[in-house]
Amino acid sequence: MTDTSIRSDSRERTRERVRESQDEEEDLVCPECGGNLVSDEERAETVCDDCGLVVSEGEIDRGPEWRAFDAKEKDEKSRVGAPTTKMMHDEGLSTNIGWQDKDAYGQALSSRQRQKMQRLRTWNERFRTRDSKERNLKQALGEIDRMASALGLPNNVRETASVIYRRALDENLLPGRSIEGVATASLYAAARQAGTPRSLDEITNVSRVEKDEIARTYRYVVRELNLEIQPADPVSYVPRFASDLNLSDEAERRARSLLETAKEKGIHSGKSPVGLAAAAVYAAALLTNEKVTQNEVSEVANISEVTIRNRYHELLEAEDRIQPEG
DNA sequence: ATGGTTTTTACTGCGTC
DNA sequence: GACGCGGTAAAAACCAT
Repeated sequence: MTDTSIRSDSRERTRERVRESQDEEEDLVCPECGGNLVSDEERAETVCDDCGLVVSEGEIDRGPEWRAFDAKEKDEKSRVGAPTTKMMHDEGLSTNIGWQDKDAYGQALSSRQRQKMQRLRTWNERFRTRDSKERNLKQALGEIDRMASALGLPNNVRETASVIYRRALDENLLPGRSIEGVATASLYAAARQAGTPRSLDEITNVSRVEKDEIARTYRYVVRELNLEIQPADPVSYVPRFASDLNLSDEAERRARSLLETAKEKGIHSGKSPVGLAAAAVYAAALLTNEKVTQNEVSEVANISEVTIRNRYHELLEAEDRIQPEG
């Protein structure tokens, strides 16, 4: 390689001269009309100012920007390494540090050197895991996006979910847990935080992970990240149920107020928010004379009819006690 | 693991269309 | 008779301890 590289240096030099003069944009004249040549950097062209002749276009100098006069100098100045390969996730660009404490000639390293190499291995490993985190993140974010659109969740929820996932990743919560599990848990948490909760069942439907695992992972993530997530507000389910059942705005309004008074009376404690919301929607439909069966409500809310019955009695009772005139 | 609470399942009876 | 509704008991699920 020494011969060719030295020989090519002369070419290199002339090319560089040309480039220098072009860069400075001086003393260049159009071969056709003798007008000024202007370089259009945006299009990588050199054009004549007067006649519009394109002297050169798409020119990219692929040579090195430095000159070397012998092989040693070339080695020193060259900053490129081994060819890349698609067979490795990082195209073979990440650093590998051998585990033997030997130098390039097979000699054993001094203890001082050994310690140094050990430290380097440690750090190299840290950077490598950072890389792997990036890949995890990419997959997880794709998964979050998929599930979010399946559930019709807005963008801000997706972003919140991404943030949660990132934090989980940073806190090393991933080992021992599946990416998809944590991604799902993040989305579940984000949806609740954003006030547009989806029930665990709904989440499970679009996730590739079992319900149990989601619940477990969710609890874990919430605990480890100290996420503050209040029990879901029943009211936040109302709009969705109401629209799924084609109820009037009036009914929806009454459902809300029903839940409000229930809240004041402290009826809802330990009861499932979904059940409460479903019961409120059902009760509101009754009050506004809109036909909805318990069965229909139980369908859209994924709650049993029995629960609806129990809850909506309590709701109406609470309402009556505050406003005896119904 | 356990016990207490809530939800679900399954079944029944009643009234209406 | 099918359907909507209410109630009940037992099973299952959930949650904190």
